[in-house]
Amino acid sequence: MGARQMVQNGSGARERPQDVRDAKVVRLGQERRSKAAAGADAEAIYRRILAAIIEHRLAPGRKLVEERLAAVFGASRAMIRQVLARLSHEMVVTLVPNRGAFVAEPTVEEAREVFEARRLIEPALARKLALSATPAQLARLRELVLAEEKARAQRDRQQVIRLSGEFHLEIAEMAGNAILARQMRELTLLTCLIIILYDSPVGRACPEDEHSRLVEAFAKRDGETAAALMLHHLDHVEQSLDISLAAQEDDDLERIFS
Amino acid sequence: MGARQMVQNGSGARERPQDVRDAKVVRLGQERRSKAAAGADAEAIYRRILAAIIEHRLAPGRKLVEERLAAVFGASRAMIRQVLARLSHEMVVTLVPNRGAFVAEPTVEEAREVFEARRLIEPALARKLALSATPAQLARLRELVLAEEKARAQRDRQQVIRLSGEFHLEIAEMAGNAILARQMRELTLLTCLIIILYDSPVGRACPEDEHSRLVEAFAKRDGETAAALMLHHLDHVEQSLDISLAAQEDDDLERIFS
DNA sequence: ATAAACTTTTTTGTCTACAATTCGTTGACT
DNA sequence: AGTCAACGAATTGTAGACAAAAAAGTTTAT
Repeated sequence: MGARQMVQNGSGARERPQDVRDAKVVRLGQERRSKAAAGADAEAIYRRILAAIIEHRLAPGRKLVEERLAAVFGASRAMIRQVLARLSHEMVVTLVPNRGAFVAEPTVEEAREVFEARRLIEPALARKLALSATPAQLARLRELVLAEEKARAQRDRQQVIRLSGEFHLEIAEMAGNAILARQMRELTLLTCLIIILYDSPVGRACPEDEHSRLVEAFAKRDGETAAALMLHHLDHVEQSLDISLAAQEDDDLERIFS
Repeated sequence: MGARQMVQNGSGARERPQDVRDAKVVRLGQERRSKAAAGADAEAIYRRILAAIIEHRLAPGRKLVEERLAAVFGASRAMIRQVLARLSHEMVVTLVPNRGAFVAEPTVEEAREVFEARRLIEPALARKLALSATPAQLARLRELVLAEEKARAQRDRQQVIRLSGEFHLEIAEMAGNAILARQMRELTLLTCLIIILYDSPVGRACPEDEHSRLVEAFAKRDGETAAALMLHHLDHVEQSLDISLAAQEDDDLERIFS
């Protein structure tokens, strides 16, 4: 792993004449944004845009104008461009030549494919984690489940979606395969968009206590049960969406008149 | 990825007055410069660098100096930068801040992870394709197998590796799940690098006629056999590598002195 | 009044110049 | 002689300027 994990950030505090004020902020990177428009490095901007998409403050289809974003974040357009390119590689943003960047709108077909992929991968990860989960990891998962239940109790749908995604992603990362975790990250991000787009009834996403039952299976070292629960859970989530009969929206126009 | 294929569709249904006039202007931008070195657009440069890596003309660990590449391709550094960013997202190139871009050197750990991922995904794809393969698809696969056998007969190891990767990727694309195909693309590219790095005996990669037996299973619509063959095949390939006991090279330094 | 042609404005794409960083080398000091 | 610091060459990182394209708005002719 040597070189790979240093890819991010680096480039500590650099001071440009007019930016002396936020030079200190840069170092922290993580979640720091004291001023309205302070975070000047790519990683921070990336995270903030991604968070806005996941939390549905930027709706699917929304156009992302480079200069506007640059102004908001106090960054150059070049940097925004870099971030948008990364988001588009992760399929969270769609880049259309000469037109710009848009928050992705996964089609129903893509939605099916995402769930098919997850059904292949996640039960296996659950089985694996069940055999290796440490108490600390279990605690972390329980914490996430708790936060999710709390958000659900408060009818905070966006937080439920976000936390649910985080739960699945955390499992993937704990399972000890960085490559698969990376792919699961893409899939959970896409799933967030899919749920936003296609989940009509309120708060049905990732229903009831399936997450906590999964954690119990981990605690009991019961790999098979964990895998089975995960599979069922994914089916459940997929079936709770309006995909089966769903409207295709825009694309239909072309299919209808042919 | 998504960018290319959406150039047309999107809002194509709506008619804009100027469309006809602009359409021909757009075309000009494409092939402005047709000199010898003229890739000139990002896609072409991307493909050429990727091909060079897959065919081992650029060895793992090789540094990719931006200005040098810009000169070679008659492009600007900015464009090279764009391409390198894309390659790094695909994990074929490692980007180290302030140091530059290097052809990726997957670790043994990553190699194991890649094969674990493939074992989850590819048997399922094989099973699926067996039930849906058209004659044309089978013909295409046989063609690839033939080309590979020919390359093997000529002891052209690089072509064998490349064609073998293409075979697996073609299966993934035929299986009809674009998301999984995309992920398999990454995994096969990484596998190419892994084989280059860790395959000591000559031409052992993707051994014998396993590919052609797989195609036969497809032809017989025998999903279970196809899945089983694929799984066996992957194990076979992995075990033919020097991974099990392999030297860890550079990374060891950090682990050894800790 | 409508629709095409022209103009203006907004937005994206690309290039070039400059600032910052790294790494190798030289030179001074102990 | 050996160590360390400072310089210098090579390379990457970033911003800002300019050109090309799309979108919006305006005029003109039928």
